Amino acid sequence: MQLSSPSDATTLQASFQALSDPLRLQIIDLLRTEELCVCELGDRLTVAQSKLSFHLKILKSANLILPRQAGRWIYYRLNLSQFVLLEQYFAELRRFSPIIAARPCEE
Amino acid sequence: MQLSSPSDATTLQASFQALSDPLRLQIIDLLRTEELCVCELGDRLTVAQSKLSFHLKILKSANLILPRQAGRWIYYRLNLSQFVLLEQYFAELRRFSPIIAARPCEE
DNA sequence: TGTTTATATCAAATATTTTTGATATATAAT
DNA sequence: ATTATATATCAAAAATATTTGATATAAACA
Repeated sequence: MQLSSPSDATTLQASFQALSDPLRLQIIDLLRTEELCVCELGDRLTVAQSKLSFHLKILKSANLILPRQAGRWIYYRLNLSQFVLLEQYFAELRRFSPIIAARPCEE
Repeated sequence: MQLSSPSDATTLQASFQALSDPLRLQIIDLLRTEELCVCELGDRLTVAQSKLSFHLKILKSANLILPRQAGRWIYYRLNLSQFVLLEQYFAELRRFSPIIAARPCEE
């Protein structure tokens, strides 16, 4: 794929890693249709506060969610542009897909 | 997203986890256009044999690659249908995206 | 049959990630 | 100013994942 910026291998890896945890996938799911504050996420997921904070940080570092502060609350929402990049990665993968038949390994 | 089979949360998580490693992303990249045997992958990636085997197993368990045995060689290729599922996950995510504005948390 | 070759598996060592509980920070309310 | 609340950070413990080297398996060949 000639991986190159901005969806270079490192960025992809970080995104996939961020998505590789059940709690984080749940968070993504909750943010699918609406922006939510940490407290609301905490209520819905019934998970320790520091734990939630840890996972939000990973999603944020991977550019998958964006914070917005309002008073003491911090609201998170999906960062759609990053999801578009990921979708494109798969679209590209398929574009180049197995057209060429396997060559036998030479003995 | 009402995650449900076959791209349920567990399946997604396993796929993303499989994609969350640099070597495994390299393997996917090499298999993008052609089926390759393990020995060829080993040559191109210059990585210990048992290590490669370990990573192939993870990709295989996640349904991202498919093996084909031919004599003593085992050829791997991408499992496009799984990549289609992943692409659809992102497509779906975007379909439902942030339409609804944040409600302030009640104090 | 015995040997070589391709790949997989296993167990131990190492590295990374996640969880937990405690503490810090910062905003807002009294 | 003091207190309460929302969230983040930190360090230690626990859990998982990865690497490494040795060994196993199974196909092909001599």
